[in-house]
Amino acid sequence: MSKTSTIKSRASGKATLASVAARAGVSAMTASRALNQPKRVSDAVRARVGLAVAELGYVPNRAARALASAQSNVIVVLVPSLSNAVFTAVLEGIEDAIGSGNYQLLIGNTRYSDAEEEKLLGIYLQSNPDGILLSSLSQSARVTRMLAASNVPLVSMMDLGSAPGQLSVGFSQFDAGRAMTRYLIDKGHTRIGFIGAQLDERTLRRADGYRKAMGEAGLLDARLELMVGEPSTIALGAQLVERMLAQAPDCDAVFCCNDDLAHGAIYHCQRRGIKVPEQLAVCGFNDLPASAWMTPSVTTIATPRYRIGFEAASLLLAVIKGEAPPAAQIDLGFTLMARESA
Amino acid sequence: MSKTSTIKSRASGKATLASVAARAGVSAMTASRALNQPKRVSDAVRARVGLAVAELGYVPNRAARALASAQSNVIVVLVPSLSNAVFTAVLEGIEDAIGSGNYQLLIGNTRYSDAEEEKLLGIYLQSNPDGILLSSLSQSARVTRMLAASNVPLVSMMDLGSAPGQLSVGFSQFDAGRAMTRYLIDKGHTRIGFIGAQLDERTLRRADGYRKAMGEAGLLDARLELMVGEPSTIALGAQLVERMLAQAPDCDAVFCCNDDLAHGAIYHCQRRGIKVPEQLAVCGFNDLPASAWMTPSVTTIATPRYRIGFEAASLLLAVIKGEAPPAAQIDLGFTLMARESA
DNA sequence: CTGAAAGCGCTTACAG
DNA sequence: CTGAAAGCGCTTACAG
Repeated sequence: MSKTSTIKSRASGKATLASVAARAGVSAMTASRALNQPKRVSDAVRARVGLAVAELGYVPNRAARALASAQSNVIVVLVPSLSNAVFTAVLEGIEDAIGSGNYQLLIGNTRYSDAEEEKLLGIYLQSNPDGILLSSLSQSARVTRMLAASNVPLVSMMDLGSAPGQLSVGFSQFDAGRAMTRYLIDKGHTRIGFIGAQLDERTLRRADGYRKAMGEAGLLDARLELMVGEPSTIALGAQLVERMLAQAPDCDAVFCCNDDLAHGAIYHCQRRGIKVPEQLAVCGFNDLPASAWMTPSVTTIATPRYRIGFEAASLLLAVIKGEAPPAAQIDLGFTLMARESA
Repeated sequence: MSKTSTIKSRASGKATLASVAARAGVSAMTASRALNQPKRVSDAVRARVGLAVAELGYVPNRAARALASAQSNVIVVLVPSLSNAVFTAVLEGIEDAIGSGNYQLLIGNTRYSDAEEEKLLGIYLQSNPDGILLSSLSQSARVTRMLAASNVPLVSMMDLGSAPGQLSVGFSQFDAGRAMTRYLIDKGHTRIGFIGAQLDERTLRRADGYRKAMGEAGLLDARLELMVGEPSTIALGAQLVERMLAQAPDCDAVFCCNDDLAHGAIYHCQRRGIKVPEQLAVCGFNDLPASAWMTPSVTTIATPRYRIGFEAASLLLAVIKGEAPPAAQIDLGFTLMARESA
């Protein structure tokens, strides 16, 4: 009754399941059941335990639960950026899919860095996650090894995998890059430049798609490619369109690997007096909100980022529950938004 | 030697500290020391334990550590939005301040909802966080109660608190709202509208600053205010400037409570043939990247969001370590960026 | 529907 | 510099 803490107690002083059980006049394990499997307990017990919880202000200790049950209820999400609206939309989709569950999301911002990804994964794996959501198909050898050793269910987002067992939700970055390039070719452009930044996996595949389409049309020319490792920003887009025009003065269209770059390119053209699309067609990728509103409005590829997050998390949840996934690859497609800029 | 699991073992099968210790030929607590306080252990032991860790692929179990040490190494961050670039910058500042520590960030997106904030906090408190970072000064009564009961160190971000013990890092939203309004008044505008959306704490304080300045100049007029609860978007900005012009046709300047709204307002004016700033001056708040690049470039308030996150996390870390905070309120200020649109 | 006992994998406080 | 024992707060597997 009197929970007198004797000398040198390591107890936290907070209410515990044991104290709740004592107050409700049941055993700890019945109290546990009342909270976690309420239907397996009599109405009276459920009520008394509920009352004790409220009176004591009991907050379950997740660490203890995780340790005893070997289940963390943690899901790890690794994204390469938070300043990119694409990935915050993915995160919102994930949050909505996880929804009302008692899951805890561990969100890691790798900043397009392998070292950072390794560091974050190393820390997060200590929590014994139930599942992992990754924003890429491949990663550093160390990360691959850590992932394999952990044996935690994994779903890749954004692009589509090819390995048989690899679960992925997204769309073909390659096909999208090719589709946009074909669109420009069909519009009569022949000197189509490609501007790529960051040079992450997705950008490289879009570039591959661009090359494929250019090659098929017999228009391929290495001088039309401008690839830099810096992060995409509006300022960089402005800078790169200038460089593109310098290295290929006859360039009549520019395919930017994302909308930030395209916006910067268009703003720059406006200031420079270059008419878009008359003198230079410009298109982007991702369909950020501003693309529909700018003057000229921006031709781009709309990507199902929210749905990618939602479906990837749903798939992961299913796998965690031991259900068979409906398919290893879920292709959510993309939509070419033909607007004024190209 | 042979770790034969007998019938019905609940062990995870993964390497444990005990197995590492056995392999290194030391006790578990010495192995623990070798990992957590390497200097308190002989070189030979440190090397043997390190080797055993590598050979066994040992990953520490965070739940067990948290339970035994009553220290979670978890820091909770609650932001109202992830699609708002302001808060993702705050998060990056926090991440950088937490830096190399073994901390785990629990990022909660409350979506400007009290109910969501309660739900997330309820889940996160189960992890016994070492500290909490909040993006507001006040919250629902339930959240306030949960926070108080938890007794976890807390730092508020974005605005400045007034309560003596309340730790906060940010700038005065009120002063910033007033400063921008005065700027417009000094430019000769007399019919200055205020467009506010979301109506969160910060927007309301900026509106208070606007009213203060308008009142001081004898220009206050309720018909110049347009406040809606919807989330801020470019589309909403376009819509609201139209409504503002309908309800106050003589309006000669519009102060939008953030840049998204201002961008939408400007895009809309361009399409409608309303000259900015000649016919209508438009200004925003936050200085998003596009504001410097658009035509016209956008007059706005630059806010130290990255630094807010960085300093708030640094302050929290200091408090967690038991250090006395240098000051309860850290004012990081703001900068009015006078550009072309107003 | 309910409970006594053991155990999850670590760290603490003490001792030497 | 190193270790034997106890304990953190839960849940599991079994029994009734």
